[in-house]
Amino acid sequence: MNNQPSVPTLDDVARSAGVSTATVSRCLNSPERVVEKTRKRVMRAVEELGYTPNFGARVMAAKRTFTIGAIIPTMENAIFARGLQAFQEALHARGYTLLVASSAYQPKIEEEQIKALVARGADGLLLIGQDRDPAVYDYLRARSVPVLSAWVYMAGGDQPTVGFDNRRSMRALAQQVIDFGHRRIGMISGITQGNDRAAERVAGLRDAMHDNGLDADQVPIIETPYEIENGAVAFQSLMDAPSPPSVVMCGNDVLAVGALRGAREMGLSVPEDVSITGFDDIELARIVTPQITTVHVPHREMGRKAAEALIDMVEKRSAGASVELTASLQIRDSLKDLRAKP
Amino acid sequence: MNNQPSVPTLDDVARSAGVSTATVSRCLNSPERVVEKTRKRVMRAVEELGYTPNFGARVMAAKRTFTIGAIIPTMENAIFARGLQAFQEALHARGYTLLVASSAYQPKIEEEQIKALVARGADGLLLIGQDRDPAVYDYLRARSVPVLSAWVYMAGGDQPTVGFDNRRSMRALAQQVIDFGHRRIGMISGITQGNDRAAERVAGLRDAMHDNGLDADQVPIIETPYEIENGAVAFQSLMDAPSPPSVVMCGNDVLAVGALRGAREMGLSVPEDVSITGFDDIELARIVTPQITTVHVPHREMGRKAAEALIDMVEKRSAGASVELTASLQIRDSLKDLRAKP
DNA sequence: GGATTGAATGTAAGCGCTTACACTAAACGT
DNA sequence: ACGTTTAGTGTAAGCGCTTACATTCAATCC
Repeated sequence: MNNQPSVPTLDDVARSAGVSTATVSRCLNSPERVVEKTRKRVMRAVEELGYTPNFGARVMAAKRTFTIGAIIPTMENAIFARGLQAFQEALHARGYTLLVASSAYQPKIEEEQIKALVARGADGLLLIGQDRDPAVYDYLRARSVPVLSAWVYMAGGDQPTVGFDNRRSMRALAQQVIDFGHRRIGMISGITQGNDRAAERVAGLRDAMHDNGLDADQVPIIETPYEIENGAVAFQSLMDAPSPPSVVMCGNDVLAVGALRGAREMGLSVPEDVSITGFDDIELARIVTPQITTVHVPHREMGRKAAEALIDMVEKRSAGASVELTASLQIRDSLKDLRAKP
Repeated sequence: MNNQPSVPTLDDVARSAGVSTATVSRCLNSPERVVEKTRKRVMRAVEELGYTPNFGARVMAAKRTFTIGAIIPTMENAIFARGLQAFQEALHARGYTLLVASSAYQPKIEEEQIKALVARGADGLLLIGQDRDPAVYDYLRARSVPVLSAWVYMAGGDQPTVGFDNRRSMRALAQQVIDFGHRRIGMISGITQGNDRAAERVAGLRDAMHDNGLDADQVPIIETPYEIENGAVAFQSLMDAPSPPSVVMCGNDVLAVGALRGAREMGLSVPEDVSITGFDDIELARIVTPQITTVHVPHREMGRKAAEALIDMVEKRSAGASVELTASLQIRDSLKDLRAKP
């Protein structure tokens, strides 16, 4: 007796329905090409046997998987969660399955994951940001796997992008901060190495300083991985300086929340003693007290548009067009207007 | 001229290295069985051609993928993030790749995702909770795909579990609440339908009421999806009752944070006017003010242990043993001790 | 009524890989 | 010196599916 629970194959279905494997395959993939009577018989056999197509075999024969892969730097905090959820929903609506992997912000791991996903037959890939080893893009091109970069917008590049201009957005926020009368500005940034979003945000702050005739080079900037605790530590070291900043601008909301905690631990109150700003406008920013002034990123819209663009690339084999979204300022309590009368 | 960038295959490598495909395959899968000289030659050819094995073909021929699938209810909030991250790290260390999909708490979608992952050759599956259509387990058994349920611990069941006893944990928390002198208890729970964790937590509260001779049936319980906004709404409707509770126990931290916001909007201060408790001890719980009293779940340990157990099942084809972890109380500011002198 | 057409179905050739088995030649034992 | 072993490699049979092409047969046309 064979107790290996053996999985039914196309052959089994064909035999049980009394047709050829080709007919079964057609029933499943282009039902309109087979006459109703046969189709019903086949479908019944499929039901009875509990048949599910073998994916590997299908991929090998058909070269299409209806699978999209996404690699995000981290799942630990909510930065990418909302956008990814929207991305997934949009894909699902179009009949695609999303597979997610995370890279822990490490290029090496990201490359591994890219290969894993491509090997598994991903029809297209969503990556975060654009700044990576050109060899990666060569690899993808050689296999003609479409890639889309999200969370950034870069018009000129080789790769299509769906996102917003990180630099311009941070510049706008910084302009607002300066308009509010702040001159001593400090920054806590994510690690800029290999992270174009982080780098652009720093550049945006520098731009704004220039625009207002301030010396961008003397802004104290601390780079640290995106984690709350790191934000707290960086904040305290910024505030320990001889002439501490009146505002600490953070590379994202996670760091800003950390900064807020740091302030509390030091007994400083926000925004009375020091202002704090964030970036991304994730839920966190409105949960803490005071609520954090930040740049609102249209996460859901970005996810949705990215899905559309990527499917377009996959199905039409087109080069793909970049989509620019607008990120807007969200002025909340954590930023003090120094010009206002008390 | 052929401008289809054609992907190199095993054959190409074999030809280029002047060996047979079998040798190339062996170089890749069990290098010790090939003499060094040949191996080097082959590896060079692999490098030069930029060869990556075709996954579908490999699966079909070898029936192993070194891929583990996980399906979590949601990526939108951080409930599963930390545990999943640890799970992924542990898998990675053992040479496995993790593929994640989310079900939006919908059994139908979960089933689809399970099929998608199995079809894609997942060697094993991690699911959250245990409460699902038996047909799902039959399907998995028929294909001999090992499944492990996490975030719950149930000794008796058919499936191995790695997690903690949700019911007992909530009972302990409720006991503490009662010991602090609270008698009018309200609860905001997640949707218990199809979510055993949520159901067990409610049961745990009931247990504690019983233990203390209180009437469990008159506890007002509102069920609502795990979202901050829902927590706020539910809280307000609980507090609008003629004799509002002195403590609102929430099914998780997300709802608790929502409740906190609800309180703030109503002008109630926590814990002076009303106490709030959560569950899970995600980062959120310590970020808000006041910090939330909750049940600490050892997420990372759970992820790690789950990875070990699942790999064990996959490799040894064993039935898999359940692992029970301990969840501990985290008493923080959001819970007031009514016995304490002011 | 026979030729033509076209819809429905069948036949069979791969897709790229792994691996049981076959083969070769060098190393060993007696 | 000659069988026997063994390590290294090659041969070829699938794995389960899709699809180009072949076949069948009934409907249609002149």
